[in-house]
Amino acid sequence: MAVTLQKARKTPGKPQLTRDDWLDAAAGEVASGGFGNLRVLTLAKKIGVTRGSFYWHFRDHEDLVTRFLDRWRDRRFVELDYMKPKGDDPEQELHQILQLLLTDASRNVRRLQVELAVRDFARRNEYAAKLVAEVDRARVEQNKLLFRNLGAEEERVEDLATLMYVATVGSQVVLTGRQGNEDAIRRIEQLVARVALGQRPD
Amino acid sequence: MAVTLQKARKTPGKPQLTRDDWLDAAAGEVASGGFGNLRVLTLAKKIGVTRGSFYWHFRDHEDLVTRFLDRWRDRRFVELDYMKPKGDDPEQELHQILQLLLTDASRNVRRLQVELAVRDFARRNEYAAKLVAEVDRARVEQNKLLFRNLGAEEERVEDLATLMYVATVGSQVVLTGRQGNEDAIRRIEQLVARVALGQRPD
DNA sequence: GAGAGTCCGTACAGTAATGTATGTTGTCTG
DNA sequence: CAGACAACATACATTACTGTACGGACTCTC
Repeated sequence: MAVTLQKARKTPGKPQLTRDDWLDAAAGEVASGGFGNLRVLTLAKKIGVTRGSFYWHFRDHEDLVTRFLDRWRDRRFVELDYMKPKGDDPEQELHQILQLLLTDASRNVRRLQVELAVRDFARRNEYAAKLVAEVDRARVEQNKLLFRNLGAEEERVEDLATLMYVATVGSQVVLTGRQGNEDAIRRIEQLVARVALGQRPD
Repeated sequence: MAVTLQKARKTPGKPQLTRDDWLDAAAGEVASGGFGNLRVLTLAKKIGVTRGSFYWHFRDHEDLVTRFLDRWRDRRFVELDYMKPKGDDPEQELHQILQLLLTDASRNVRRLQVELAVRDFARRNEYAAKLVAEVDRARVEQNKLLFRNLGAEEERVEDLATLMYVATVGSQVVLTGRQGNEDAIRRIEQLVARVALGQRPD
């Protein structure tokens, strides 16, 4: 009920910020500068309020980071659930997954930048490392499901799924934000698809 | 001659630091905390001197970063030159390259951490982005040379080389610092080798 | 319409880091 | 042995944050 109250209040006088508004703004900062450059003062300035609002919605800076990471993890999981392969048309689903991981990522720059920032932050933050590991595992599991539907041999499913995942992550890291990446990404996408389908790459 | 003089001075009284000593210490900081947490005060404390020494060897903080990146780029290139495929035994060279990019990387943790930090820093620093792009290009070129020696068709050489590179980078990002990564990396290594050799992955 | 609670502003203390100016010590040179 | 210079220490001014204490406006409820 607190939500509807806030939304009702949003129309008349002052905007009345919510935690998610702060997290959205934080996403912009994380995308451009990473977690190391995430400052509450900068956030407040960009939103147009003082830090007094921040310390109302969050306990401190660490609280902001934790909630940000939690929301990120949750969103990745609903995303995975939404894209869960049903097995009707495995080849179609393969291209869908590859598009989500590659082409879409190269278009939705901010989403990718946040993911890379989280991944980098995970190298020195235990909690972030834990969440990233969860997301990675879930995505590889999704890939395994896909490969089973594609009729791959069970002993190779794990390796194939992992290979496809690291290839897509590597493409995100290396190819994004380069000139002519769109074309390269598309070719990599097709190559991965060929390998995934068990065809020789020629 | 200045070098020999410094080395001669190193034995008796005080150690007498050099720029490379500072850069070595910086590598440790970059590996653990990234470029965002690279502080000259922390560096000085770890070395055991004050910042007075730093501002003698470097103009300012930016100068340190620039020289660090330059040295990183240079070392990657001599590394590439050292591993240049000669074409005698392409399959042997393939495994050598894969070992350099994967197994060695998972062992020499600090070297990998620095590389990932540079790559992350490149997302918000133009100069770093330029150097990383140079290294990436050179490594892909090396892979292309390798695939030509392996007898791959010319139209597929570019894509294969790029795919192998992004797969290895992705492995570094995803699999390093996980439990059971050694085994996973080895299996990925073999899978990439199979795909590279044009065999079906079964 | 009085109080309670929500949301935000203001003011203050404290920390950490940078850059610079200047002092100090040892070492080489003539 | 008297500079000269290289390599570092010290001290100072400045900036950019953070967290907290408190104050004020606005809204809802009874």
